[in-house]
Amino acid sequence: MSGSDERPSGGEDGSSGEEPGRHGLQELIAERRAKAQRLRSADPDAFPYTFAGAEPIAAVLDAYEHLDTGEETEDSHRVAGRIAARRGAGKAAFMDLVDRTGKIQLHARLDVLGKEAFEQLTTLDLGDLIGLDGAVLRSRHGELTLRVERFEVLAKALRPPPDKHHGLTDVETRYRRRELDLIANEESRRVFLQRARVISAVRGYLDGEGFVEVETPILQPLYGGALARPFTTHHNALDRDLYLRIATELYLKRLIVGGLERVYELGKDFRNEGVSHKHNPEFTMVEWYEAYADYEAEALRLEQIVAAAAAAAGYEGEIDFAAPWQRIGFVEAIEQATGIDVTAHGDADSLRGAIAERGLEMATAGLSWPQLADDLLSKFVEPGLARPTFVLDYPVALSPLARDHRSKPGLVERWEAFAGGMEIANAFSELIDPDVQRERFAAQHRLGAAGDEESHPYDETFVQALEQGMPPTGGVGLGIDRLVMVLTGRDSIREVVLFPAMREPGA
RNA sequence: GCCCCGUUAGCUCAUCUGGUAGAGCGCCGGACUUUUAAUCCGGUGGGGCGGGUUCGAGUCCCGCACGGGGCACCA
Repeated sequence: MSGSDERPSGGEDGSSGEEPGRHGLQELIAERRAKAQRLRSADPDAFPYTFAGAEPIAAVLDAYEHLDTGEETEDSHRVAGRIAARRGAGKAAFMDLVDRTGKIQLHARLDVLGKEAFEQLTTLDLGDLIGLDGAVLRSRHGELTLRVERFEVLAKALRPPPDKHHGLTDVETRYRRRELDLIANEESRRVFLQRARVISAVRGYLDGEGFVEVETPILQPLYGGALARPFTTHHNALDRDLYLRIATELYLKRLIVGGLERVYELGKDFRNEGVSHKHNPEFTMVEWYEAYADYEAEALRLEQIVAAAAAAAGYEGEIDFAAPWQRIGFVEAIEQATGIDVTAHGDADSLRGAIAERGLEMATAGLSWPQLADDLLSKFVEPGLARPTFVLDYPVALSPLARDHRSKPGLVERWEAFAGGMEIANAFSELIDPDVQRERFAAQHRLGAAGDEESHPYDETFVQALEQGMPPTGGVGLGIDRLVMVLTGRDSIREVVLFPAMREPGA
């Protein structure tokens, strides 16, 4: 990786004309660069390549929690991090040092360090990175502190950090320059640590249940597994268009046909659609498939996996994830929320009439019966589903990859899981009959020919795989970003994606 | 794509009806050997971009860019 000692890294701050020695920011940078040069002049070995043996600050804090106010030790500990604050000067100063685990106070004393080192340490800028050895004490004001015995400047911050007290609140800057957000806002650091723990917990659960983690193509000749518009790209040597996957479903099912029996893939999917507080064009999904299981078995798995993720994230919010979650039928959920029994209005015109009759705020023009029913669910049911809920048994027209319901004609064995007013997962008893699958694809193909850009393309390779014989299978797709949103209490996906998609910066 | 709101110093925020744009932090200089949003004195630095109205625009008008919220779209 790049050394952090030398140049400003050009960066993407929008400004191209960096006139040296001008005003404001440029002046600050020039001052800091001059300081870096002074450090280099004073010490040819300044800015070393390594700083070995540093302990996490949190470990030092924990180990000396018992120390009494005013008590001093001769125990030397080595830490490294970024200077976040400085108080006092004269012949002694205090500084705050931050690493990824926490913050510790440093005490710099002229009589300990000597004139040259003391001046060097106390004239460093906020944002500079240092490593040091220091003796542990608890100050008269009760704060655990390291009395600096020796230190090395590891890197110079040429640009000033955000406000030490108010942090960085401008959301645009927080998203575009996430490194500044992470430097300034501990809360933001915490969210991404929680995200990492959620992902570990999901993998841990599936690994523990005997699932095999696999990697299937991101560049796909034909996209499938969801109803969405893809990103298209082109491979030069093969001279063919390829699509970034919108889902992993079809490849994973081929692995079930291949006999792997329990597989999962956790990774990015890409959908070329609008961005919103719950949609980023690339997002993280885990899909798992399990032979000899149906959608009810997978509902139990989701309850367990989310419980594991919530525990790993240290979830302390108001949602109770304890099993069993609420379960309600698709038809019943709509009827409860709107008073409309969609099965009693079996065609689009009739359903449209019922919607108009109740004065529901919803666009209905040109929509088919299943589209109307789905819109009723997403507009009037989903926002109210704060507690974890399975909505079961969807119309077949919305679900070309799900198996017909064993007892409810016209419906398929499918559930969607909701929490915090948001869909987080989707599952089927998978359709395994190649002839039915072929018909479903043909129906989708007709929709596509009629102009529906999100219809499912016909995938003959997939159907032929089914013709080899696929066991009864349950499959689930769980949206990691949305799960993290729920577990961290964030209301925007941009708060849980490190570098969310944005427009080009303005002038 | 549509509607509403926002954009002032490196960061966080002020700025009555149009009349020379202020503060804190940071940074620079000075004082201070237990401070913690350290304190005290002095200094530094600014109206997103492009037009218009006006004697005069951060402020009023138009356009553009980016962001936020909502709608549309979207699992």
